[in-house]
Amino acid sequence: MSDNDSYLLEMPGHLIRRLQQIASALFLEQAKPFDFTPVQYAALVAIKNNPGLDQTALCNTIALDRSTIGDVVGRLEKRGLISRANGAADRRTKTLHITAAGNRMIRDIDAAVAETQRLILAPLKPGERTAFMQMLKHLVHLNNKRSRAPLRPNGMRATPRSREPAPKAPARRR
Amino acid sequence: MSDNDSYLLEMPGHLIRRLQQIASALFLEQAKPFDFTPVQYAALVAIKNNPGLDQTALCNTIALDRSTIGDVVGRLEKRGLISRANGAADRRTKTLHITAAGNRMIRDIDAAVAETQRLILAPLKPGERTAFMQMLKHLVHLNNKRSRAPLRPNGMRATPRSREPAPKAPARRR
DNA sequence: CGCAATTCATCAGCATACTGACGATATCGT
DNA sequence: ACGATATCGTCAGTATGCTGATGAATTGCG
Repeated sequence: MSDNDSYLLEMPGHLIRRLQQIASALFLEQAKPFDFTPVQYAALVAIKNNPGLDQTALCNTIALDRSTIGDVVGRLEKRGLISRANGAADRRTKTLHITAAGNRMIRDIDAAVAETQRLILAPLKPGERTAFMQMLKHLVHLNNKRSRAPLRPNGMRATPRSREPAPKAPARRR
Repeated sequence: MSDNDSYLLEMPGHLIRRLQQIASALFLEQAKPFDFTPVQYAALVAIKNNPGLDQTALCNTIALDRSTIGDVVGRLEKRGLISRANGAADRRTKTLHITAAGNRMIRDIDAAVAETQRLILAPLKPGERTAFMQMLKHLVHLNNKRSRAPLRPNGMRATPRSREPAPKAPARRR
């Protein structure tokens, strides 16, 4: 490895990619007995917290692309952790509900998830951890709309019930 | 989105996944005219800095799994940015070299890459940026061996030329 | 030298992720 | 009510990224 590489290896983008690799690997390792991924966990918890939400709303909650969520909830459904039903009010949607097995999964995997979060930040001194999390939140929230799947708080429904002049929710015309 | 979601949304693992999404989206946006990805950029720069290295060495340099690098260098080769040749000393290996077109690509895309790095950290105050990068480096380096593709500095070659008692490089026996 | 162990590149399989497009459905403005 | 427009879930295509396995080649050690 050449010394010139240090320029590359210290770029924010590269380090962020590495940290994501590491965080993901730690989760997979801790959650090994449950055969569960970070995204599946996020989706399952969001469905538990928001019973009956549809897939697009789920995407807005955990910041995932709409075209990706289909596979994820498909896997959760196949394992019996959630149920999927056609929306009553809007027949385009699929509404999602957690099952008893899903609730058990969340309860059983809890310790592994907590341990994962601890391990990720373990190399930092306690005081640094808070500062790091603050900056992380700041970076994510302020850069939110940069990604295709920005996190959309409640009011910003893509199909607004209100009369706002077409919220500038990503006009996905390309 | 339920208030209960904030617990999920503030987990280190989740925020790191989001930040990686954002950083990647920013890169793709800035590098749009070049149709280039962060990983392709990292690979190309590493090959430029280390002419003749083989694919596994490249993986160790930019921290990518060996089973992933084949596709990446394949795409670079198809575009004429690098050349791939059978290793002379070790006929199992493929040695990698950058081409004139590859050098042009690195030069042309430089401003877009720099702008990407600037945008990622833009929401932070200047003083915070340094602190964040310090902690980021710290987290990545200390957690390095946690991922399947840990970054391996020069001396730790998987096939050591030296006589060290079998470096504890991840004994990948499963 | 000779053989067990290791490493190289690659493969199939799986999971995440985004772009751009589609038919079905819903909503908005008139 | 009705047409323009937007959204929902999905799909094909592409790219990253990991696990576990394989055949070919190399190395370590006796």
